[in-house]
Amino acid sequence: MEMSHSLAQDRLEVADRLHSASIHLLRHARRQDILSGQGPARLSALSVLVFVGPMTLGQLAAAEQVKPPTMSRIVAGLKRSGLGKIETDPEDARRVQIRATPKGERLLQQARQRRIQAVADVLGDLSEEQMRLLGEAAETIESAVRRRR
Amino acid sequence: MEMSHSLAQDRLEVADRLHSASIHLLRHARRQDILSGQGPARLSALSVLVFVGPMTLGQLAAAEQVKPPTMSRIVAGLKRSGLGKIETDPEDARRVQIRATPKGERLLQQARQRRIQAVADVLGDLSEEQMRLLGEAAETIESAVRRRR
DNA sequence: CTAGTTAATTAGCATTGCTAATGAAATATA
DNA sequence: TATATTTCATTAGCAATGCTAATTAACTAG
Repeated sequence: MEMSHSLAQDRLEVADRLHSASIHLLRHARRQDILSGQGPARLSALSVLVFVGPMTLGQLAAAEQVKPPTMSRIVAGLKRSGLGKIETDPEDARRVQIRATPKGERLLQQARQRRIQAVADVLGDLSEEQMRLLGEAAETIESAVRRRR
Repeated sequence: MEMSHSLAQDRLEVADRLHSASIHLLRHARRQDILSGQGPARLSALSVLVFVGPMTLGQLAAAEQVKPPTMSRIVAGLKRSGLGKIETDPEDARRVQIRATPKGERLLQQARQRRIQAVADVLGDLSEEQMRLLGEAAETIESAVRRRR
């Protein structure tokens, strides 16, 4: 019997390794973003707009976990770059609806493909079996995160 | 036979899911960092100093993938907070050796534990079998990243 | 010894985070 | 209805973090 490790300890060890692996993996992905000419906050907000759809500034701020004044400026930047569009809500004139422009969609998809290709490159020489393992792991992580949201 | 997916396509799909899962996982971890009272760049630089050891400003900048002027300011911040110490290199007076102070080590270890605990919390209700899977996945990712560095 | 190279810093810009204060619109209440 | 409160977004101002260009200091080569 293994007595030197408690179950809780094992969980912390796995959490530690997964935390570290995620950081190192994303470091490669993030490097590609320079090519888009946009900062990380704008790309991330644009990603929400593209994959979730148009929403108010407050909703976008909540989705990105930043305060409204911060998102107000990020959105202003997206508009300045022609990547986002601001429309007033006819239901409630206080609200503003933010949406990605076609240009914004194109830019985001390109940035996204560069990121994913970078991750794929890192995983380049792994076996089929290892790729299956990683695919399952990704699913497991996503479902765990969804439960905690 | 499955004809609609090439192997390369499968790899991109796994890369995509892993990329997404990593982002969502780290989002939980990152939220804990506010409690340390330090910004992300300082915490990350401090982490290198603690886990790799003292090094010159240029080496630290390279490790963190930022330019020297940026690291110069981050180190100034660490010093101001009493988390880092700057010593001149007796071999070469142009160089400065940066090291974490005991206070810096303590702060980093606390921040790190909070992060890892947050990840562990997300993984809280996974089975033993799933945890084993994630542990293996983390190892696989780390070894792949190491080969590309 | 002078010229070139290297290491770090300073100066100045843009982005991105915050809080506090303000403005504008909707909602609740007297 | 009129006023008070609440809600949504923006503005102003601060700090941190990224960059490039220019500077300073120190080492190295010729």
